[in-house]
Amino acid sequence: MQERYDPAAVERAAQEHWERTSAFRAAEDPGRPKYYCLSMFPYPSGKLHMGHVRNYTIGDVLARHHRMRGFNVLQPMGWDAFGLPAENAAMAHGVPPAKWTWDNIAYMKRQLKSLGFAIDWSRELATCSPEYYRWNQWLFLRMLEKGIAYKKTGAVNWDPVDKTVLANEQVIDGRGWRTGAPVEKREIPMYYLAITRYAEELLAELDHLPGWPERVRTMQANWIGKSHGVRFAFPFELDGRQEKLWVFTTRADTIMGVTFCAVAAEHPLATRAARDDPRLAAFIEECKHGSVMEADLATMEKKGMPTGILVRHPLTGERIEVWVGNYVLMGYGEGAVMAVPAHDERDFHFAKKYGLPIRQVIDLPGKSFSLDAWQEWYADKQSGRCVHSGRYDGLGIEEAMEAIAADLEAKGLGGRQVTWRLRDWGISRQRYWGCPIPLIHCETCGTVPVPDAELPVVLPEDCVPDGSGNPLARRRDFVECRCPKCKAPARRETDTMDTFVDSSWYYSRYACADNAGRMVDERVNYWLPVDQYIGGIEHAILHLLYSRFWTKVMRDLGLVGFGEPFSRLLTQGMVLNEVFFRKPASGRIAYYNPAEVEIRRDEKGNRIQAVLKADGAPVDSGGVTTMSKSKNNGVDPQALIERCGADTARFFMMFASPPEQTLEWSDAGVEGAYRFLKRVWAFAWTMRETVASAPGSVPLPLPDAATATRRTIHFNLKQANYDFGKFQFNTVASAAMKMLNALEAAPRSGAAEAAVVREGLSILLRLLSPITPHLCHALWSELALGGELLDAPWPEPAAEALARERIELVLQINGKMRGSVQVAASASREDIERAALAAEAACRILAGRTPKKVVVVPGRLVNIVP
RNA sequence: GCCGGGAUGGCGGAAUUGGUAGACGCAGCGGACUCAAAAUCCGCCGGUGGCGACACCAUGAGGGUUCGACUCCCUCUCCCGGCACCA
Repeated sequence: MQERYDPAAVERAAQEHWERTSAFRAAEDPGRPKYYCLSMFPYPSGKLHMGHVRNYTIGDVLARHHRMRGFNVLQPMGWDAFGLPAENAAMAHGVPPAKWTWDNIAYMKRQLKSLGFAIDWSRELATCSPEYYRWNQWLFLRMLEKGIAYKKTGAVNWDPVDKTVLANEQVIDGRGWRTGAPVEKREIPMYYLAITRYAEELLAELDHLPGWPERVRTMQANWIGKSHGVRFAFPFELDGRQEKLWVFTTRADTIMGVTFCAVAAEHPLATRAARDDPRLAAFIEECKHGSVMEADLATMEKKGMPTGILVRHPLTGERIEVWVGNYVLMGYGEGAVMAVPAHDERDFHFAKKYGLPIRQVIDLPGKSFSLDAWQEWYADKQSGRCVHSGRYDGLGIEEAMEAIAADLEAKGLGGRQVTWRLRDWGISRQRYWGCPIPLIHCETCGTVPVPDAELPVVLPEDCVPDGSGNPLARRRDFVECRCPKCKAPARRETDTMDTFVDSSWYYSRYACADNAGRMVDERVNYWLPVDQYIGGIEHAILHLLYSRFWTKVMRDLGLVGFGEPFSRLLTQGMVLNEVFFRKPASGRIAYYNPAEVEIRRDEKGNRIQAVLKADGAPVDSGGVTTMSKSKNNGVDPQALIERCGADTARFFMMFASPPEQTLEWSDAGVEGAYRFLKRVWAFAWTMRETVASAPGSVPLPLPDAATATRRTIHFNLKQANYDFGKFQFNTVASAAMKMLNALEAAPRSGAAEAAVVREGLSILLRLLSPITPHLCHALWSELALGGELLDAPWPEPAAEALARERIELVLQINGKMRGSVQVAASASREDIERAALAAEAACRILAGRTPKKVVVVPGRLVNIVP
């Protein structure tokens, strides 16, 4: 054994040992409970970032912990390898996305290996390999057969200069990121997956996922957005025909307050009206500017223009004017809305802006309605009553909705309906670096699926995108093909799939990644569902919802025997860092990495200013945000690993904050982690002979000092085991530190004392081993504490070590801490009360008065209320 | 704008879920060792007042419930995540 802690040597040796013994190779074993521990696979962006280190360390801690608790653990890893950054890299450096991606994978795999994660690498997969994505294509064709996949138009961001579709992140302030041209909305044909068919189940099953964080379930439920309302029509006559304008509302009780209707710019009624009205046509054109992002639509100025078309109110027959509104979405609901300015905030402001009538139809006792300003209660859905509503006057919200829905139904103009906020999943991307959609367009046969036998449709790997559309469309060897039906020359579809398709089922493929003949085989039902899924909170909705949907489709196709893919979910917070920048009067804003910036403080440690180390001049702070390339606020874990080792990086990541919380980076704390590991090593070195000669079990009874040491060890172990259950690894790390503090201070001369130290070290190393496996592996074997640490039994606190005869209770007087009282552990309520009233502080403060009340909390405190 | 979450010393965070606020660590200060420095070790470390015992203030801000509130309720401020083509 070496005296000095040398992380590089320790880690190399441990990793070689695990490699040699195939320690993390997982196999099905019906005799043991299985534990499938999965961290979200990374996008191979180039190198690991701190978020990855955090994510995979959390997963590894859980995997190793469960292994020691006797579970058959599977922890696989792969690559979410398709996506936009590869195309951006291609544009910047002229490298084909395939080469860039595979190079990144090779580098990041080395980095992951150096962190010593207990991963079964034999199951590795990359979504950009044809062996993987052929099953995307295969399942897409099954969905097409079942009508779950279908074609319709959808809106995209269009850059009119580059003549290309832009991703939302490529639209900056409504302009294309490369051209600066104002972005337009375009309707293009796309393929959709009917996730809305599963809306009811996706919502209902959320209640049966107790292992999911409440906040994620709430977010998903709100996203799915089930609402009960009424779909009804405003009849009208146009061009000599009887027509109906359909709308949906959740506030049918306010229907008597409708003063106008609004339709989307793409609505047929708008198109018809614009035919005779050039100003309206121009307005509709204007509505097409801007991005398709909901956040933009929600915050933009609400604008509108009348169409001149009048429709009839379905209940009163009153004439209602139809407007075109830029805030009405064609793809959502009917593309038309009724407007009740008195009871909808958006309609209220719109009506005020354009001088449209506002008619109050709901009243709340004690409130007075005024046209001057919007008040929150106008939209109240609880306790209002109908007014100015004819025969509905006096009805409550629910009664009014019931009556109105019935009347609409009687007239054949509508009725109750359930709607969903959730929209079908558009999977077409006009991009190169993705999974090809396996379809062929034939002039005579139409759109024809590629036959299963011809799968996969392989993506050529040598294209280099240049920002002007999809290079696949220019590849004649890809596009030109024959129609599978009539054998005539035909064109291959060049759109690729959304990368969320790739990540919607990779976790199932890990169970049987070696099966070239089937998407999944029977092993999937051994390993899945995933027992513990770990990933960033930013995936709380989309990725997790799509995966749940995809799983249900696979279940309905008989491919898997489960409907929910992830039994338990841990959503880690993001890793943030401060952003520093300078904005010159002219020219581009410059970002400086926090490593280049020095924080100046006063003698109390309060921050005065931030300066650039290079020139000593101040820089501005842009707050803290997620680490990103564009803001240059990332911290490279590689440097940390090289300087202090993987165990220090892992320990610090776990110690810095609980997993679910956002983590603000600070490199100051790293030193403390490194120092602690060095102390563990040094202590083990000092104790190597003591441990070797110590008895294998602790002789009882122990001398007092040794009893106290042992109690500290077991008490902290109990606390740590409780914290493990809460995924609170920062306090597990604290408990380990407290154990070491106790052991260093412990007596070690006699045989009993040596046995306590030996037991303490054995507990400490096992407790710490999921977090710092290399260090613990080395010390466990050096001290010969028994077999392979990986499979050592997880320690449990001993009842006799925790027991104590006397305990200390907090003494409060009127809720304020005023000292403590010592009582026997078995003391009764009366004993405690007597002891408390006899305490010096109690006598002094009470000064002879009789207390009103004495509150005793067993094992904790006693509160005297004077 | 809408949905979800967060705020505790100079800093990261703890508080057994309504019961000692600040565990553990970082930074800082003082000391030991050293020719010196680094490393290491020991001590102090929320604020105000007091020689001191101690008292008062303090968990983003304001109110409330309770013997007792970081924890529960109401109002507000700021920050973070998501908003369907970033992953």
